[in-house]
Amino acid sequence: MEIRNLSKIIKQQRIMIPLTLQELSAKSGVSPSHLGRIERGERFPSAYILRKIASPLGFKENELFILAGYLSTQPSDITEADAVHSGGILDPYVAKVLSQETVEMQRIIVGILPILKSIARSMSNK
Amino acid sequence: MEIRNLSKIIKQQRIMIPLTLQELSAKSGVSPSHLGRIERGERFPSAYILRKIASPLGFKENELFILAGYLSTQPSDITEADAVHSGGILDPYVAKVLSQETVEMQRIIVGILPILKSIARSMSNK
DNA sequence: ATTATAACTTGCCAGTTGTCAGATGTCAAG
DNA sequence: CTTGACATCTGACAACTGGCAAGTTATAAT
Repeated sequence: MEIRNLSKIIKQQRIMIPLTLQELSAKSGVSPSHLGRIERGERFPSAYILRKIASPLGFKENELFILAGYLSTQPSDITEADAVHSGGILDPYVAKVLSQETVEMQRIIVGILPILKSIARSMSNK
Repeated sequence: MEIRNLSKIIKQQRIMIPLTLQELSAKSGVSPSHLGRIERGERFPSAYILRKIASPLGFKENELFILAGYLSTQPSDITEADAVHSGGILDPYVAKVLSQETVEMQRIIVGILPILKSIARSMSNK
């Protein structure tokens, strides 16, 4: 039901600006024929296409993604602060040291946790 | 260059949790074979798929979208926590996992870092 | 009316995605 | 060594996306 709307909203917005399909095509780099099909619901725009047409139509990227059902209505960012609220405390010193590493490295380090726990389990089970 | 990373990050995260392809498949509703191909870079995940696997992997939705290049970098503001750690970001998932451990355990985990680096150095000095 | 031109539509096809079913690899138990 | 059970990979296929080129339908101007 949101999806039917998407095509209408895109068309409405284009007409209102106003732009022709060719003009929108020129600004977005998406072929006019494809844009036309999207507007009349014959094709569903991929994320790639949505990203291209968002700005020329005056949308924020997120808005179109939500309308398309690619993102849920609330971004619901889990920030570090939120994480702390939902669980225990994150030691500031620990946070500082870790934040100086790449995210990849951070994950590797944290990945050691389940390993340690698994070892602990097998030791106590004996 | 971000795109090569995506497959690696997804695999890393799955292994780290840890989950098998089948388990992730069960939680996300994406076929195991497809997940496997995504992880080894043979297929590129659509937005539809990213949305499905984000939560089971502990990612916020837009995080994966950004990594996939479907969204440009955060339009939203920088968190105060990030500002404090002048320099790097602390991955939210990492923060969440760590904050559920005791501070003592957090410090132990971070303490492993210099050890690993020392080992890595001696390996590259070959 | 008749061209001319701009706007949109349709036919077709190459390239991808995601699924199912079956093959392959792996490892512990008998 | 063989069996059974997992986990992962491969082959084949239907469905879909998006572009190009040719077709149709307005809209204007003479």
